[in-house]
Amino acid sequence: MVAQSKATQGGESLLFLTDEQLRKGIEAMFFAYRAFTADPDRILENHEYGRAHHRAIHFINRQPGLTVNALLSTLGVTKQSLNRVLRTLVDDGLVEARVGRRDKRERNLFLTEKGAMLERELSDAQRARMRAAYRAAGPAAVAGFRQVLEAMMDPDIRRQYQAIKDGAA
Amino acid sequence: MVAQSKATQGGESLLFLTDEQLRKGIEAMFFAYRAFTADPDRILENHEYGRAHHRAIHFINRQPGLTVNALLSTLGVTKQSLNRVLRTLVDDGLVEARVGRRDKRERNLFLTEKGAMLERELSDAQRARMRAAYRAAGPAAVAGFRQVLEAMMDPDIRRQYQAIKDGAA
DNA sequence: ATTTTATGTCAGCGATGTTGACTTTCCAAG
DNA sequence: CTTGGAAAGTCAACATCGCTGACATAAAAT
Repeated sequence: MVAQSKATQGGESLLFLTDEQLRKGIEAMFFAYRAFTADPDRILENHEYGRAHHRAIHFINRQPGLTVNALLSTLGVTKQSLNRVLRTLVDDGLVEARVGRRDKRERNLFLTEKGAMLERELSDAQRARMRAAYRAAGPAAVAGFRQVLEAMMDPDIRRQYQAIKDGAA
Repeated sequence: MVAQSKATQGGESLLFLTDEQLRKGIEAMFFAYRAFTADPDRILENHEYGRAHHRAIHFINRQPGLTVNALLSTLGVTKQSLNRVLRTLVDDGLVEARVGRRDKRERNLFLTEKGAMLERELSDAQRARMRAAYRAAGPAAVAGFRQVLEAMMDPDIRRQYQAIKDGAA
């Protein structure tokens, strides 16, 4: 039996890798991720959209003008799967797909005003929860949180994640 | 609502709550969770099971003898949804559902030897990634990681999560 | 001129979530 | 003892969102 709750500071750098500690981390990821998606999910219900629509909207908002292929590889789904989602968003007037200037095969994706409104509604809810968690845990905990999450990612994805700098507004 | 511009700066304890910082945290959750589930998902493919089976197996292993109702509320799904998964696990001989001793309406769930084998295979893979991330980030980061995740959970779930003590083998 | 790339689309399948309705079993309270 | 309700199981229908495979079109690249 390992006592840990409040005592993971200091120098016990050998204790924290027990299977029980790892199990706690695994369950923390499960429960926290469910909470993390709960608020947007509630909003999306009213709009007849799902989590996949949210993800597409998020990344189009982050990088306006990105191509379908780029979005595809960021989301890690097939083009058929993304296309189903993207089509409804375009049809409903939330996303605009402009033919590429240089390469006319490409489609550059942008949020319309309507799309940007939904994006704000979704990310406001998600940020509110994240902000509350950050405040409750404090700056040092936040740094550790990000470090562990980054270390958990696959290397290619981590590079993609880090490529978009923090101030990239 | 909108950006907490740098006007609200005063010390570095306020800086970390900009919308950009929060967005990074949100994306870190998304990418890390995908990595987190990737290894078990690969294993499950070979067994014709899905992520839902993994979750059921995990929690039955953690609390042998727990009832269907308890598992239901831990997983946060409907009994119909869980039942479909549970039935295949029982039929395939991975899970045993014993009639409750005190209350015969209840079913106490246990992993069989075969079920325990799959559980080990799955959790070994997941723990390996978690262990690597913990090692890379260091003990202080791990503490912060857990703190933020716990703060993100809904209060009821957090209590449920914390109720199972670290040494609960 | 041919090949490759980017995108879109159709069809079908599988896992996993949902609601609603109904049954059986059995504990517990009137 | 009877009755109400809790625990569990089941059937049907549906939605989202992954997947594969096949095929079409346009445009860039060779």
